[in-house]
Amino acid sequence: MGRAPCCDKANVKKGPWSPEEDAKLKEFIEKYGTGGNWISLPQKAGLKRCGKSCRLRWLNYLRPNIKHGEFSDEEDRIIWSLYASIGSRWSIIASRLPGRTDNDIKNYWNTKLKKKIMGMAPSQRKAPHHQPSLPTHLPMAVSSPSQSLSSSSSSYQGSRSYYNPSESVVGLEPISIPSNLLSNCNTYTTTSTATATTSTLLQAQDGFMSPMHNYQVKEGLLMFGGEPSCSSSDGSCNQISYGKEMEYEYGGSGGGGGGVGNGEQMGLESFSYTDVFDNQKFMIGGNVYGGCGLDGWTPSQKPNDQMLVEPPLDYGLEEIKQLVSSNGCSNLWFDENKTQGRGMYY
DNA sequence: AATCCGCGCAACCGCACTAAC
DNA sequence: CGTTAGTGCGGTTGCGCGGAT
Repeated sequence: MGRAPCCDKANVKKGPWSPEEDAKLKEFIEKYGTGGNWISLPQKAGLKRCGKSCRLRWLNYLRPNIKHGEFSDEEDRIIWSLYASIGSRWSIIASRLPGRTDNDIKNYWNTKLKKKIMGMAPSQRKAPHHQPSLPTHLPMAVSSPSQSLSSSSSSYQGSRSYYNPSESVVGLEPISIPSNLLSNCNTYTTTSTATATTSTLLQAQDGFMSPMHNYQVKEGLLMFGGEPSCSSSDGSCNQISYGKEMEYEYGGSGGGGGGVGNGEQMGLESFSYTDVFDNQKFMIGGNVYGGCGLDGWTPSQKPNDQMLVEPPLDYGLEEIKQLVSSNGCSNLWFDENKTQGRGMYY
């Protein structure tokens, strides 16, 4: 059974928005808000538009603090590094770029940045100065609380992607993300084996802070820094407007606890973290030390809901070019066929 | 000056997900 | 617990504009 249309297609206007429509929508929302119901909003606002269209227009164009125009080099780096890390999860990428929408980033990537990267000659690269930084014994699981992996475990296994340092490209310029864009602090110390592991990981970065590892180990506590931002083509404002949350979980139990606030601290034994991503749950380690990854999950951990990946912390241009030029492979570290749907990447 | 062509961007489409009933 | 309406997201489309011919 197909889904019912969200609106009466015959009676709604399509195409570019007029200044009058923009003004109407803006005025209405500023006055009354969305009321949590986009479907009925156009009628209330006196617009002959689909609610979806209104939402899109508002979130991508009319809402305050939208940044348009040229992307900076720093933004470029963030985009391509995140793309290599998580693929075309534009909303997640956008969440790291304040004022940018995922539609903007998607367009920018497709029309400019991709070509820019592909056009970069290897000679432009700097000398290597890093080693693969994610320890082999620290698998990272990325899971979705709601992903529906209908496929069998073998399919799931097939989707696993382990980061193999021996195969990583050494000699390519790492893509550094300015930590001030990604994190609120950059200090850490270690007090435990677990933290030492993470710390090693971080120290190996030599100043690099992965977008996917936007946290610090501080006084035995793992800290995450997140930068509030809004995003999404349909414009989900990841943490501000919609209160969507992300959980990071640590430890094999997979349980975690309730989320904590952005930038708060938590013990390493078991924690979860609430951050800026939409319902993103990142789990560090099914078996942190054993490195057995998936095999470390117990049935209660919903293995079908877990996907183990080992996102690299930085990427060379060649890696990204490879990524860009390969067909159907959205990134280096995830299910190349996206067979599991979006949830696979969450 | 007219036409063609490529590019950039806004908007749409359809599917997945979620919460409410 | 199943159904359904609403929302979120990523991929795709198509229009407008500017440069080339």
